[in-house]
Amino acid sequence: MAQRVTMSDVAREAGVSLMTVSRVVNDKGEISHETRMRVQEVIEKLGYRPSGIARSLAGGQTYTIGLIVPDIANPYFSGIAHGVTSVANAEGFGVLLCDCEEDSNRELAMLDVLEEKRVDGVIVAAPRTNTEELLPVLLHHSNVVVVNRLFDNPDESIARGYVMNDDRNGAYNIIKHLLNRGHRSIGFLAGPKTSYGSMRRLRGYTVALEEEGLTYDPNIVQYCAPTVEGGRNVATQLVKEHPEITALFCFNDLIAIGALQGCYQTGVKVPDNLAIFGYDDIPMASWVTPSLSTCQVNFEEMGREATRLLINYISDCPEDCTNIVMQPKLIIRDSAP
Amino acid sequence: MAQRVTMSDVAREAGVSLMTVSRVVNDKGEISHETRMRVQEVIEKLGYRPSGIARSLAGGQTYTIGLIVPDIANPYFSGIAHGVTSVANAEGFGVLLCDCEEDSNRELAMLDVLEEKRVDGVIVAAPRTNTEELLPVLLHHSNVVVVNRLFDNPDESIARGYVMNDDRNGAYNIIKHLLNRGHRSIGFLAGPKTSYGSMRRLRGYTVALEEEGLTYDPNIVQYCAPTVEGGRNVATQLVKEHPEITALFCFNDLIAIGALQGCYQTGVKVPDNLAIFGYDDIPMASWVTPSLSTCQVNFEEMGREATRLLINYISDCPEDCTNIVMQPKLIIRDSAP
DNA sequence: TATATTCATGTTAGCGCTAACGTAAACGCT
DNA sequence: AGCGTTTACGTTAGCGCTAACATGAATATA
Repeated sequence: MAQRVTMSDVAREAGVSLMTVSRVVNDKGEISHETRMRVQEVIEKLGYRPSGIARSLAGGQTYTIGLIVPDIANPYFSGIAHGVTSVANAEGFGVLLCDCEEDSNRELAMLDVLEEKRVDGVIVAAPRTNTEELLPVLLHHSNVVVVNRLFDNPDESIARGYVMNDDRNGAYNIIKHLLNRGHRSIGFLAGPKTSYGSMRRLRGYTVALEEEGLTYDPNIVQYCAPTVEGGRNVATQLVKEHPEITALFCFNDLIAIGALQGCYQTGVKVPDNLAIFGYDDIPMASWVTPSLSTCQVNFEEMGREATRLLINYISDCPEDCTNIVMQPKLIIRDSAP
Repeated sequence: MAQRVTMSDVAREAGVSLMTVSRVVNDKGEISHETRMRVQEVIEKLGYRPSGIARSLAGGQTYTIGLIVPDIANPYFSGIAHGVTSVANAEGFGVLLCDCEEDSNRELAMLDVLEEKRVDGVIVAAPRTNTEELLPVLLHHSNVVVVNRLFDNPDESIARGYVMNDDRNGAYNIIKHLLNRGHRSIGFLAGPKTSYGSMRRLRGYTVALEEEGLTYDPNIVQYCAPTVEGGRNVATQLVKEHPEITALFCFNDLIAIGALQGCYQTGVKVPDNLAIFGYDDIPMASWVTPSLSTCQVNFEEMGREATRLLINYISDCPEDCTNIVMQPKLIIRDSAP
């Protein structure tokens, strides 16, 4: 890789002008077959690789999008990232990955970095930052798609598009299913209290109960860390304090798996004594014993949809903001038949 | 974001030259306190953001590294990615994520894309492509660090650095542990036959057996898909055909979990009838019942080490190629006490 | 035959920044 | 005073590419 070969090197060697080489490289404009061949030969011979940097500076587009996630090691976000890269690469875009390590300050900092890098657009997955701080920074970018986060003030055109999972409906369907199976006291391990997803699930939970004529009992709704440990601790306690509970709806599969463990340790039989429902359908859900009933969220597809939306905005610049709401799917396994 | 503010806009507004603004922005060279203040004020006022693109073109560095992984949704690689972004961002570098979807052609294509984007360096995690095809493309990049893959021909300076997990030693320690516990017939579910990691584990397996004076029996070594399903199917069959086996060493935790399931279904008691060892220590390993004995590979740390190495190369350009070998740690849980 | 129209190329002027060198004023030293 | 030295800037020439317009030859049209 001695010295970089530039377009002028190729032009000189092929005895044509710079623009002719540019036209061959970009397959643009009219060029005689002969010239094209000759230029292509020289390109091969010299091992010329166009500079995306120079191209971006001259053309005003970087063909790069930014992806901001709270934690790439978290399977939810690596699923989204998988979908994002898949569509982006297919459309000729690169993906700059920003892992914020669950730190709201880094979300803002990364948005800044992406602006300096002049990405063509940004996908923000489940941003933790509050609206007031996030809004002004987000406005620096003209193409933004937000995944799994809605803002308090929907009037403001914060982003060009939103991709959401219909958590409310997912929760609603789970509770409906449990009610149909005769359960009358359904506990809810609600995950982090500040989570928007938790609020949406709670809504579905209460609506389903109300439709059945049951009153919502806040005592059997417990917030907890969205982890196996969180689920194990809180589940055991909740079930002990409220023996009337016959079913448990968990904020996510990890909590549900923790609950499963807690039941195993305390001798509560699942699903006979207690039915357990998770949420998300992570791969593990089908591997635990008993296998976990849950609600399938297609993270990869969310990433794909978000990217399609974003690239649409980048290319066509339509004015209207789009909302994509994805319906989760009930997966009935052994833990809550 | 009406129209982008450029450095000249700032210069004009502040009544100084372009270079003075540049010096303020980069905090370089000598500038009077007064001028710096004035320029900074104008920058604030106009909302000027330097263009990384122009900077890269003029400066010859992009402050971006490429990360190539076979599948970002795979927890091994999202762990590595987490480590990579963590160090890279801290050092002021962006990370261009390339997910090859386990396709060797895409590995080559992505390497090409990264060259066009003029990244300062590339981290290649467990490339699937064979040496002959990979080598020439890799040579286009002057700064390459390879994670978890060694090449047949170590003479060639394929990469600047390597970060490896000592799978051989990990396997060796596992087998030693099982031998010490009195096991004399230890099956090996070896994962994909083409995997370099599998070969390394096999080496450790055979060496440990030989040291104990036992002969290596190829009949109890079975290759299989590195998945739960793969483990379940092959484990059940192997144990049925070879009742003398009292312990099973699995290529990775997923296979081990599959084996665990197979045993549960066929009534084989773990660890009483059969001890099972996994590899990697994915989070799930501690959540299954019985919890899985395994070998801890610190993927995040591997990503961090690789990035430190790469950024060293980018900044200081030392001549010598470095090998970092990371020692895995035996984790004894219930499946093989 | 004169003129419009295509086709295949060349020319020019940047994109927004930095490296490298140039310069004028202020300062210090003998 | 005369000299070098420092300080604080300014100027120039690109980095490698593309958009936009210019040009000249070949072909089609009137």
